[in-house]
Amino acid sequence: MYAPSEAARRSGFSLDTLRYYEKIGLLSVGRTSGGRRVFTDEDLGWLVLFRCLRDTGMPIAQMCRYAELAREGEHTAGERKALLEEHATRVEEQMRLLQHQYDHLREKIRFYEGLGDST
Amino acid sequence: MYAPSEAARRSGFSLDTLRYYEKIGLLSVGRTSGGRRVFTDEDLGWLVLFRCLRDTGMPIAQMCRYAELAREGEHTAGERKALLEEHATRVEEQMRLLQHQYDHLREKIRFYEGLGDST
DNA sequence: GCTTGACCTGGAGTGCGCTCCAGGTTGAAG
DNA sequence: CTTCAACCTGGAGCGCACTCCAGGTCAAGC
Repeated sequence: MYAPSEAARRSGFSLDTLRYYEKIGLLSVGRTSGGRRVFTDEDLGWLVLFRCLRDTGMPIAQMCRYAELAREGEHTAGERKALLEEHATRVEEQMRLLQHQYDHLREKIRFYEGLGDST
Repeated sequence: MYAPSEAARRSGFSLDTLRYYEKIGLLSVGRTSGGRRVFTDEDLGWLVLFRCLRDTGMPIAQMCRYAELAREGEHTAGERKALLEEHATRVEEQMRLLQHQYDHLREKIRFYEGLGDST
């Protein structure tokens, strides 16, 4: 059981972002009698996943879709897996593009090693 | 010498984006007597560079800085090179993070292979 | 000469993902 | 019991990188 600030510290998301994620229905966290949020280890697990998906460029709408499916129960496991696999494929493409452009960049830097060109 | 639509086609940027880049001073292209833009091969070269930098996540403000330095002449070559090297370093970090989160993602998918977990 | 499609400008609007704020509440420490 | 930092809510605002629009201009082909 973690207080909001602790959840923020552990997940790397800001308090505002955690509140935002709850507001849009991505996350649903428990409350104390007084109305304060209480994060469980399971919530933290979700945050780790969201960080993974966010860092790999998944749009929030798709994360919402995934979370919604998970809430619907075990029978959506196939669809959830498919969603992740499609995403993984896009990430692979992203990695290839990034590597390709990185190579370009390094080549450009090598031009400066010998002598600058005009661009 | 290329018309705007041809420059868009070759660079992969939209016409609006090309106009936008000019408006913010990132690019400066010639005109016909009638006021239409004319893109040279050198302009296209810049666009290739901008695509590389954009695809690797450089903010536009930094591209502007680079372009400005280039306009100032040969004596800024060192600073330009440093700018690109710093960027390349950030790209390397980005690639490491992406690879790391991709591995997470693949592991998550493997969970679904055996049987779904709840997240 | 006329048509028509590509082009021009300035400026407003969009989508995303937060981030900030005002004004009020809670609860642990002293 | 008091204090005060951490928390709450709804809603406005922001930064980025475009994208779209209205209303007008240019020039190649018929």
